[in-house]
Amino acid sequence: MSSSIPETRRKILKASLALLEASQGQGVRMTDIAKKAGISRQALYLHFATRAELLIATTRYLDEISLVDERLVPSRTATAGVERLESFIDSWGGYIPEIYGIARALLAMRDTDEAAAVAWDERMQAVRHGCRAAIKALKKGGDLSPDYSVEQATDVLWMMLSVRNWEQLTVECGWSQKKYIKTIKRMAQRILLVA
Amino acid sequence: MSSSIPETRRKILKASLALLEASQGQGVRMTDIAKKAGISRQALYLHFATRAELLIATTRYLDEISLVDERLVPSRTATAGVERLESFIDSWGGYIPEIYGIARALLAMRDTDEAAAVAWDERMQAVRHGCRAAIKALKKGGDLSPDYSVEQATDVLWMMLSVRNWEQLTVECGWSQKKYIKTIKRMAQRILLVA
DNA sequence: CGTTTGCTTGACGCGGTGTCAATTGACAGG
DNA sequence: CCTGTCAATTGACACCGCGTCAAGCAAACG
Repeated sequence: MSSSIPETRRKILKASLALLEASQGQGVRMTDIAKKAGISRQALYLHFATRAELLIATTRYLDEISLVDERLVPSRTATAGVERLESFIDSWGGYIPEIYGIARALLAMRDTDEAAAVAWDERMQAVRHGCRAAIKALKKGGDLSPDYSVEQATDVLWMMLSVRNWEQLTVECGWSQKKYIKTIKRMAQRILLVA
Repeated sequence: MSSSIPETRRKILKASLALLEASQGQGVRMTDIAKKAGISRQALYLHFATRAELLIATTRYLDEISLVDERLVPSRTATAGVERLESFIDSWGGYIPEIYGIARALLAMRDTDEAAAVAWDERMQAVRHGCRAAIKALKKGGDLSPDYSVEQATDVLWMMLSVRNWEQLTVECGWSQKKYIKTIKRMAQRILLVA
């Protein structure tokens, strides 16, 4: 599978991913990645023009090996709106811890690197679309609170499910992943569902 | 008032604050601050050992001139729990746009500089204490949902009121400040109040 | 056999932070 | 008036991390 990625490039991505996960995305330099991949620092630049480009490629690589799309299937095939909302929160919420390292690195570059900002925003827009679909399903089933338009409800759900919020609750407040999922689900329901 | 701060130091803080606000905390270098303050870059280091230290001092300076404490008085003197919650959201939520520039700069340093991380965390703990007090007032009035312990409810409210969430809703989703406040209030009530 | 391809080594430039040394100018006190 | 001292200045420099460049080397391929 996907042997289309040349050997060395693959090694680099693997090393990059490993380091970003291990260090939670902090202080990973080009030098470190090269060392871990077992090649010279300069060889990195034969495959990726800039650090930002490498980070972006790393996220795509992670997507590929962790099969994001497949994970969202249950959410898309869920019948009832409320069920679908829960399923979406399960899928995305469960995915966050896996992408956290690379997400943080990308997020940090967002301030300084245009390409990184675009890459991050694209990914977040994808999540937003998921939120939107879930909200629309709610609305269709008559479950969406009349307090919100679809757009507004989407923004709210999107905010709830942000990586930063996951970070705050789990990393800073020490919540378990289970507690995080459970509470976010309850919050989403209380906020979004018709009374 | 507070003429205790020496002349030059004051000029530096003022310049720093102005630049951070103007640029939303992005790409403000020591050189820029020095130029704006009308002194040499090196003179900056006569007053602040590091960039992090200067940023931290700038936040304290901002606190001082914007009278944070006074603003929280209505929240503390509010009688009913629900009223107090609303008042707290008004105060803190209204303060965020003013600190946003410096907050972003500090938040960016958080990843690399220990002192900046501590400074930021201290400030956020202060907000958390405010959340906690509001939650306790709710509980006392019997308005807090039985779904949450005081700690858990505090974490939730704290998350809702994070600078990152404000950023996402206003800057990224384009919400007005008014809409932000209104929606956060409604969300907080639906989540936290007894059904 | 040569050429191309992928990688290596080593050096260098750039931007930004932080440091150091020598100098200047003002102001205060004996 | 001389002498300190203090705040600020100028100019040079080191460090770190990213990105670039040139030359060389070794294996693969026609």
